[in-house]
Amino acid sequence: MGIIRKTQSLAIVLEEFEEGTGAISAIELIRRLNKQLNKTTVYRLLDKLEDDGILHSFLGKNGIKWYAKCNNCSTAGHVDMHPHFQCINCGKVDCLPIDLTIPSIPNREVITSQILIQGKCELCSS
Amino acid sequence: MGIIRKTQSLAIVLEEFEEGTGAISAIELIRRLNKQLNKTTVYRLLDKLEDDGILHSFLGKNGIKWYAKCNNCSTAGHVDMHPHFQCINCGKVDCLPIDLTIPSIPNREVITSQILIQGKCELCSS
DNA sequence: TTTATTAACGCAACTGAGTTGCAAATATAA
DNA sequence: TTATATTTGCAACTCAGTTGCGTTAATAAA
Repeated sequence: MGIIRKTQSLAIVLEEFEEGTGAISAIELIRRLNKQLNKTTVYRLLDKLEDDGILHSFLGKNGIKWYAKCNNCSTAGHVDMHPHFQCINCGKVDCLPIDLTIPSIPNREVITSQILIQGKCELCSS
Repeated sequence: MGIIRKTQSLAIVLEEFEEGTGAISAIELIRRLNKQLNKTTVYRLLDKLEDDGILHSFLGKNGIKWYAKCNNCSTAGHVDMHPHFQCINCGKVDCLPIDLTIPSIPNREVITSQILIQGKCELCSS
């Protein structure tokens, strides 16, 4: 079940994803909006936006959940199987527009994959 | 700081990793050994064994921590940058003896990567 | 072998991300 | 404008993992 009503809370959350290409962790979003929205509301909206193919989620370092805008997803399924890059210095996370093909594996049926690359981003490596 | 003393607890934990090639999640290990060891002890031993290059850890579905035996690691660093496979049906996790090379990424310094492939294992796909 | 030292252990209490139940608020339909 | 049902806020909860501290036990010293 995805988004049904266009609420004020929805607009506030969506606005955070409007600008920039980076991902935002759920806790960071909750911290940013803590004056305006309850954390439960934020978690629920993120869930729904993922259901609707507007955002996709993945796990960063320490199993923290991150969200970013989708490019070609639908409610039928997330096709954004791209890798994510997390800077070990500043913690920033980005989606990498790279197609990293997973080879077929003997005796196993590959369905999806999560690739988290860690290193230093442009600002932190110079 | 790694293992210094050869304790009874250490032997119990190591025994669990002796047979089989699969990985074990920290919580599963704690559940298995709950009559013999305290969960804090298990977590601390796993930490130390990872420091010593005997085990390596990674995050599975839901950000749960898994551990498996290392092949060529040392205290200097974990070289086991292989992908891991988790069965979405039975939950079992294995290390894949595959070298999945991460391409270099413009403007970023790649240090490490975590690849979790999800699908159906041999038993669950038939 | 006995004693001293200190790493390792068990316990309880804590942390922090994420979840749930329910009453109140509010977006949409009638 | 009223009815309805979704959405929200709150508080309390769950669960993996951590921390502090007093006790136990492995190793070193005597």
